[in-house]
Amino acid sequence: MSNLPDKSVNNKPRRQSRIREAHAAAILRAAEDLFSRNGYNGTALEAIADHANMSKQNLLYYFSSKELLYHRVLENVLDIWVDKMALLDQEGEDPAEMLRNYIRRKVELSRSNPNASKVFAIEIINGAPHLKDYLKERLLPVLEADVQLVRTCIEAGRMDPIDPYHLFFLIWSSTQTYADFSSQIELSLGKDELEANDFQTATDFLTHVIIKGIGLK
Amino acid sequence: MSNLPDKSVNNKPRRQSRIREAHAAAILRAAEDLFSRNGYNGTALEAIADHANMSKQNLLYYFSSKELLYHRVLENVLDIWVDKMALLDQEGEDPAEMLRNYIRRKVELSRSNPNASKVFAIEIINGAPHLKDYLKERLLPVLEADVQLVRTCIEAGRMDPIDPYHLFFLIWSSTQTYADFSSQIELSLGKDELEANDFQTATDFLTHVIIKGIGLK
DNA sequence: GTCTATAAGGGGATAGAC
DNA sequence: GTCTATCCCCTTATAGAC
Repeated sequence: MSNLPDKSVNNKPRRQSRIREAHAAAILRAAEDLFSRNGYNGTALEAIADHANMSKQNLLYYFSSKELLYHRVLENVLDIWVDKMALLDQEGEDPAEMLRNYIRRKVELSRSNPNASKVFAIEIINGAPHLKDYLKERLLPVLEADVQLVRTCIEAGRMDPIDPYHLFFLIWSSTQTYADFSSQIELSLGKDELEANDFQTATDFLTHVIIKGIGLK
Repeated sequence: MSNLPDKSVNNKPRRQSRIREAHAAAILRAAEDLFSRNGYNGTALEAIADHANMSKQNLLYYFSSKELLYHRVLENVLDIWVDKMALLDQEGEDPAEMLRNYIRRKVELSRSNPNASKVFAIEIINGAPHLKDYLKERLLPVLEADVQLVRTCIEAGRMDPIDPYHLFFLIWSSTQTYADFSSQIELSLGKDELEANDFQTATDFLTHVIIKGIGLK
């Protein structure tokens, strides 16, 4: 195993796969960016290729079809998403602190990955045709666990007897809006672009209203 | 003026304009429906025409281009929207009651016009290229008035000193999610379709959390 | 891995008969 | 107002040379 690198003097296989990885990653980034701005049908492969500094034909060498490329983009997005969706990460911690962290992580995700959020949003709005099964497998288990945790808090009298599912719908929508609806928010605030400051205000506002609103003690 | 109807014995002009109105309305409904499911570029004129029971060529007789048709759909949507966005409708009323009504109206709109909400959402996510100017003219004045009203409440010590803009971002996103993200919500609740019951739960939950969360007295 | 060339189909829009 | 026919561009995808 240790002698394998020596076998190919010019390191061809390794260098090639490095090129492949780099180009594939560049294509995925470009695709996410353009799909988020113009949707699936509104984005031509040639535009993605241009954005990734290569020819359309070369792009098709890396991803054999547009559908496949879109699938890969969606999977990337959802993987990032679900990882941040578990409340339970830190067992034994204060419920209020858990929710605060959850909200903070979600707003942070809207700031760092707005394009991913938008691709995801458009897919959901259109009825999640490519994503429904994957959502069932990946999202539902995490959601059920989180809902159960909230129920435990309610039964212990630590928060108001609200509907746990709707609590998560509220958190998802109110945090993701800073990515998905940024153009409307920018317009409303009279800014060309949202700044770190705005995301901090959003986080503070949402944690205040939600924690207080559900009567979390 | 009163003798004009008698001039045309067979009422041709009147009947023709009735057909025109009916067909135009059918096209607009079909277009809203299909744009909400597949976006602008994902929707073929032929599909809209089929949905409205006419040929593509005939559709183009009523709306001379796809762009124009899309504009009309967007205008319809926004007009419905902005009308419901004014908090101030009932001057002198209790602020808590005003906000409750506002939230109730917005959830009701998500229930009655989900397709309109989705068309609007996709347009905003894509940066509102067709809608920015119209939003500035129609939305901003209403928002500014609403924000001012909230500020007055805060200065009177009737609610917590929260950021008024973010309060509206919260209400917009959390109510519209029941239209825009309905596929995800249905999946989460294990239902094929949201029922009146679910919208009532949503309204009750949101009014509880938001009114309590901003410390409205 | 990257290029040129091209097949194959979809979709917006127009022309003109009825 | 509605129909048939047609134009033409755009886009996905493949074939094959280098």
